[in-house]
Amino acid sequence: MEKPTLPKGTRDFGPATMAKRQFIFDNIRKVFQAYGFQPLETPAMENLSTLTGKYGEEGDQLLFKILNSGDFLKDVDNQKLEARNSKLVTPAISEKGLRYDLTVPFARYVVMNRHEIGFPFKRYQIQPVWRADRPQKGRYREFYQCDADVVGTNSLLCEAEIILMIKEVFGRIGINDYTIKINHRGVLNGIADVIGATGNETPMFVAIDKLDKIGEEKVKEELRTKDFTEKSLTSLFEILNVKGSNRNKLAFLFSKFEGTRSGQKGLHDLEEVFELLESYGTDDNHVEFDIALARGLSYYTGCIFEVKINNVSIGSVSGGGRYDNLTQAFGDKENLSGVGFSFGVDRIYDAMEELGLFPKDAQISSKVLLCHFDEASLRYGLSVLSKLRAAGIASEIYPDQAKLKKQLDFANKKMIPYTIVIGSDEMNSGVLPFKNMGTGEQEKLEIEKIIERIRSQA
RNA sequence: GUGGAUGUAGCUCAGUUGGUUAGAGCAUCAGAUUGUGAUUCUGAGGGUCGCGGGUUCGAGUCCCGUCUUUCACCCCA
Repeated sequence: MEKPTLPKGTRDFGPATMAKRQFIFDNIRKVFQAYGFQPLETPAMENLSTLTGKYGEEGDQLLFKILNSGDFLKDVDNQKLEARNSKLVTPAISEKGLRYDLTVPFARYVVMNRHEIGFPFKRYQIQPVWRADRPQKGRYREFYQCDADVVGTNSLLCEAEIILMIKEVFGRIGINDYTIKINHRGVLNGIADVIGATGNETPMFVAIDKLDKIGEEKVKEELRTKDFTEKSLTSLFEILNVKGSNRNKLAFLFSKFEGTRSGQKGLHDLEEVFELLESYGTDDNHVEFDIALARGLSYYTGCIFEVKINNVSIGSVSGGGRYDNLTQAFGDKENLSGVGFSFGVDRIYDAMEELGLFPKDAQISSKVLLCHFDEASLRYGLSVLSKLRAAGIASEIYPDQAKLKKQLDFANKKMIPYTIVIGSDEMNSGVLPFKNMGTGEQEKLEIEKIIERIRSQA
């Protein structure tokens, strides 16, 4: 008999892990709802036609494809089969795939349900996504995203509120040392214009995004192989090396971007986002205008975000941005603008674990375990159990006849904080030994008193 | 997709230039203790050394393949 294993890059989550994960999920959900977002769920699988072409060529390769049902090879063209080229055969044998993110299924949903959606439409979605990637630290093949998107408005309030929500979620779960990086596609295009790299943007974006990781020299090296001139590299780094406050960077770039329309647009957007934050009564703490931030899916057109937790070896834990043309990909005639972002719970979990930020009492368990000596005391215990549960106190009774030691060990293992041992004395008197497993103290009380005691501590 | 590391008890890991019956801690179970655990003591169970092949008188140890996990690159939450 072979030992069972899990598919590469997937994990089980036991009770201890789930308690911590739910702590994160609960807080994200509360914040999303507090900002007026409504829940949405979409199927794990989508038609491949909805998924392909939305994430670039790399993304298409990372899609998990689902084999058609039935005798899926029967009608496949012989020539295609003999060519032994999977790209030719795939469309014939697979028409469904697992979702790669939540944004594209959301756009599909919006296009399909336009008649009943009121705009601007704000939805949140917390579901797993799948990527056929090679797993490594902080990277899984199945992981959860928590998306909040607004579609149908160009207002930069949305961008500002994204920053507010990130701050609020991190505040709630106890992460204090983090950076929200913000940039704008227009700024990136502006840079390309100014240094004379128009039409050659993509290699530039890919290279400068790695700046803080590999350094200036390596970025230059990479760009030289892409035929960037020394002159363009000099003016590029004149821009990228601007230091100082967000305001200073904006002012510097305004002077640089006088001739570029998209650059000016980007700067004005960013400026307004910072001003809005002030009107909300907050500041740009944790927020950094990062001119080199170029990461993000190909469909972003406006502001782009990325959040990093400082001093951990985990990549970004959240990202997002504005996309103007997403619904057009599904044949939408109108130009619906959307903006959204996503928390990566699995990475947030890894980071919090690394930093030791989880509260100790995150375990989900019963408050009370009832112990007993025989059939009669077990029966008596059931009535006590019902009273505890009716009072809203999570509780359970040891289901088998067992030595008291075993029953108390069980309580310890499950981190149940209180026990009540029931025997013939207790059945006669109705006075029960209420024991605190942490301190070892025990008090003889009637059940009503015990309930009061537990409630007063919760 | 490219390159490196890894795999020994349920868990974390020892295991010498290849040499007899593969060890420890933790965990589990039983007892010391007929109604009070988490600290103590005693004992017990638990392994096709990832899988397949090869070299050798002999392989946990060396070689090849394969799978797993993991790290980096590409890309990304």
